[in-house]
Amino acid sequence: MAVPLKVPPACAPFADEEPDLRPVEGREADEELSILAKALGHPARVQIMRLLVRRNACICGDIVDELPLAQSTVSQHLKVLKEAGLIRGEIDGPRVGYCVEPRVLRRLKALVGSL
Amino acid sequence: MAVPLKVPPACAPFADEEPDLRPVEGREADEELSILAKALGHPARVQIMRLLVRRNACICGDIVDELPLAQSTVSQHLKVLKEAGLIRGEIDGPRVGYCVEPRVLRRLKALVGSL
DNA sequence: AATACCTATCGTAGATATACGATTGTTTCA
DNA sequence: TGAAACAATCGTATATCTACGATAGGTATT
Repeated sequence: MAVPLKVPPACAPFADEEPDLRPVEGREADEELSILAKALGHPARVQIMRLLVRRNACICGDIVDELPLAQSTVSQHLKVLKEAGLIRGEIDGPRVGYCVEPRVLRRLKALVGSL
Repeated sequence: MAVPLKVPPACAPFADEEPDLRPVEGREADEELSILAKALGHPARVQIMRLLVRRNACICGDIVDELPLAQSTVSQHLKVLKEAGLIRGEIDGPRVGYCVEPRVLRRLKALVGSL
């Protein structure tokens, strides 16, 4: 228990410019792209992604306020984005702060760019 | 019936490098991105897109041969991509030649890139 | 400890998507 | 004209998605 393994401050996506070595084509890449695209396949989820990209991070409640949807519905959309890997949620006291997963977003751009 | 209005040769996407002036953000852009993403939200459709990009054009039958799906199912996937605007189908005698719609594909890349 | 606040999950109803076989409608070839 | 070839559409069964209200669970505040 020497070094406490300092965790970076929640949603500060520490400059991870490590290149993604996985191929952008082939069966696995196709599957991956379809999963990511499907997650973006709803206007509310695109809107959420934009909110998170703009503010770099966002409290769940803020997102609910911005969208014309019930809280439970927004929570469901957040879950879809989270399961696709596009966002991450960090418990911060009584609330949950969401932020984009830069690696995955970059991966998505690479996959789309390969078309 | 004077000038026969020469149609360009089927799927030769004549160098249309005209820039797309529509914004990449806002309600309309979000809706557009979600529609395009949804169309790519299935591995078979990603595979179809790749086939079309590679060969620049493709006969429907060829696509059926490449995918482990029934002819009717492939036809349905083609319809989804067509309705999203990502591909175009041109009747060529008894068969139908498909090709990507470069403008829309570029638009998709721009929208994803804006995230 | 009790309350208030915030978010996730459950249950559910209606809509949409996915897959297939069968059928229909063209177009070409014999 | 008839037959063969190709692709779209129809009909259908199953599965997934979408939306909501209601409920549960966890954290701060009183």
